[in-house]
Amino acid sequence: MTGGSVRVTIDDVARAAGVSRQTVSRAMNDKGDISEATRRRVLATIEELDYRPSAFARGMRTQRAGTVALVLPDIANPFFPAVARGVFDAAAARGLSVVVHNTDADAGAEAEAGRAIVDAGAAGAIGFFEALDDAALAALGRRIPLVVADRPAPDGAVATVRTDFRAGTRLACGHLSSRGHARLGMLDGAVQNKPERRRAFLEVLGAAGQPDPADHVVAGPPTVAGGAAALRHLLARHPGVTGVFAFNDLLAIGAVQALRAAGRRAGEQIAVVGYDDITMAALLDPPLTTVHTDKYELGRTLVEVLAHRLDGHPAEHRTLAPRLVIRGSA
Amino acid sequence: MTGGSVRVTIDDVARAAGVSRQTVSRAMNDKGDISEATRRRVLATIEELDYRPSAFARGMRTQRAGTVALVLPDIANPFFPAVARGVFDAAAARGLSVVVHNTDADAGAEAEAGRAIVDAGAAGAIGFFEALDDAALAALGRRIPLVVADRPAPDGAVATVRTDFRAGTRLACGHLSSRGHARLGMLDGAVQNKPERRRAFLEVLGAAGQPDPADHVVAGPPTVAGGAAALRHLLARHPGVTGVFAFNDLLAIGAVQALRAAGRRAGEQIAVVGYDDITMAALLDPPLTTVHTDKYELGRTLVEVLAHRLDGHPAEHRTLAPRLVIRGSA
DNA sequence: ATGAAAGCGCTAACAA
DNA sequence: TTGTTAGCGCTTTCAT
Repeated sequence: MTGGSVRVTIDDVARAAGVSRQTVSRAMNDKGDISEATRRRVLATIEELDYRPSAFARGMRTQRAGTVALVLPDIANPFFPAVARGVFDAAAARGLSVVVHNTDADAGAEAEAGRAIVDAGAAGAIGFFEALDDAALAALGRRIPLVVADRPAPDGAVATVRTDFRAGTRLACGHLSSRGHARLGMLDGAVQNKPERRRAFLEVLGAAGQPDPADHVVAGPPTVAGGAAALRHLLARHPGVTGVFAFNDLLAIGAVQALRAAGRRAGEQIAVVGYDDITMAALLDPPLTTVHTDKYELGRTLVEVLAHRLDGHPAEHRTLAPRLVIRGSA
Repeated sequence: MTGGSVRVTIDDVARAAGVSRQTVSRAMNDKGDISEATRRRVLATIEELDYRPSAFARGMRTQRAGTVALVLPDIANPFFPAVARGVFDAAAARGLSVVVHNTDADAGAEAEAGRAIVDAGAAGAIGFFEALDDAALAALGRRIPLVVADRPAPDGAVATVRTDFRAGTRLACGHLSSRGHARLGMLDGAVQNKPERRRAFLEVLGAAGQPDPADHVVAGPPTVAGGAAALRHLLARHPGVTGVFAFNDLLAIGAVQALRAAGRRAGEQIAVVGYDDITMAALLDPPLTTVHTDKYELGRTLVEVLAHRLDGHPAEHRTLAPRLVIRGSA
């Protein structure tokens, strides 16, 4: 009780416990070569003095902070908060803090985020990179343990967690076909490095014998406004389309709205299937039929895979299975 | 080009520029006592070697990282991503990284977040604290520059940014009255430390002469499900209520759904006004009449106020004005 | 205007 | 099993 608000250091603990500071370090970091009795005593002293190790000093030695980075294009896009929630919970459970970098899917911002992450000495990074190329991603993966989401691995050292887009797309298109829609169109998000959904769509349509599938894809920004515009373009070009598959729910919602504005109703004259199953999807009228991906689980898994990597395991590659949720719009 | 991936340190720069390392430090930190010529030369060398100062080493000296913390109850609640977006953008513009702590409005989690923030040596913190009491908040504010959102200042050292709930509530209730709704009820969020909306509601109703206003408030968790349940309770207790004001849009949406399930339609038999104007509000059917608060601007302002504090200015207190957005539900 | 010395708090390597 | 020695890269005195 000598007062003052000076920091309690490892030396204070060592002195109070009657050991060297190395022993304190061993006790708190669960290193071996320490007797159980000493360990207990030191831990008790730490508790008593309310000692908190300096993250800076520790980082200086280890070159690794207790922090992981989360890179995403736009936290305001409803898909990402759900994922982020899973990331936060899983990270907190492991005593890791999460630094979020918002990039707007801009290549410069993604690169800058990578630099900031490395400079900050983050223990690892989780990223939804949409603009950076594989070479840049591989380079980042060499400087720091990295897990990329929803994208093929650019490199053996980079782990991945993906949702099975092909399966999801087949689910969506299969459903539309089974409901009797012979002519399908796709509203694609103008998102680089994400060709899977479009490819799967073309594949399914090709197999089903629909003529000229590629001409039935319209790309636009993956937003509500983008979806409305894309739907108008699609129908202007191909008035016979009655089944619409959207890259994500935001686009699908825009499509439903554009239909309503044109006096048509999704689920009746024309069917719309979204992707992601964001919270909003179930609350709309008509509620949106969509491919559900477990976003919270995706976030959790990203952290789990990163944690394995931090523990020295090789890069894993996991895939999450989507499922179709049939509601009113298709 | 001697190779290796060893870190470029301040000494490397000093050597290359032919100066001492404090001169390098002076140059990069814009301290005085350095000739313009030297400064330029050092900066050029820094550029050339792609030198990035170690955050750890710097933090060790200064006890301050280039990181700010953002504490919020639930990133998956649509209000917060919109605010977070403003925080991220404003922080990035100032070269600050943002560490996000999700608390679920739990007192233990909020306290733990505070501890983690201090331990990490964050430069400052921005928080939506819903469970922590004023004493704990004031204590945190003494250890680190702190800005609290949507809550009265617990202490002279703590800055605040708030939306004017009283004004918003008056707007909402005034609108309901002007539409001829004589009997109003409120769906309150069961959120500690947020009595303003309820208080303003009681005040307005008291002034308008409605009997027993307090009995017309039903509290529940601020979610869609909570809103549906609260609405059923409210109408069971007071079947004569025709105007409903909700603590937030999630509650309001739940209320609209409960009405639909009961064969009634918001905006016709009964009016519902929400609060926040989350993205979803405009997309629903009927679209939600709600009190709009500029969430992005709130985030931006929180960072601005924190930045002023970091620059040594006294704690500020700002208020953002809400406005009513009239749509179909009321 | 510049440089030399000191030390922030911790952990890795080695010695005892 | 424990302690000692060194030093991570930076900024802050203080001297020049």
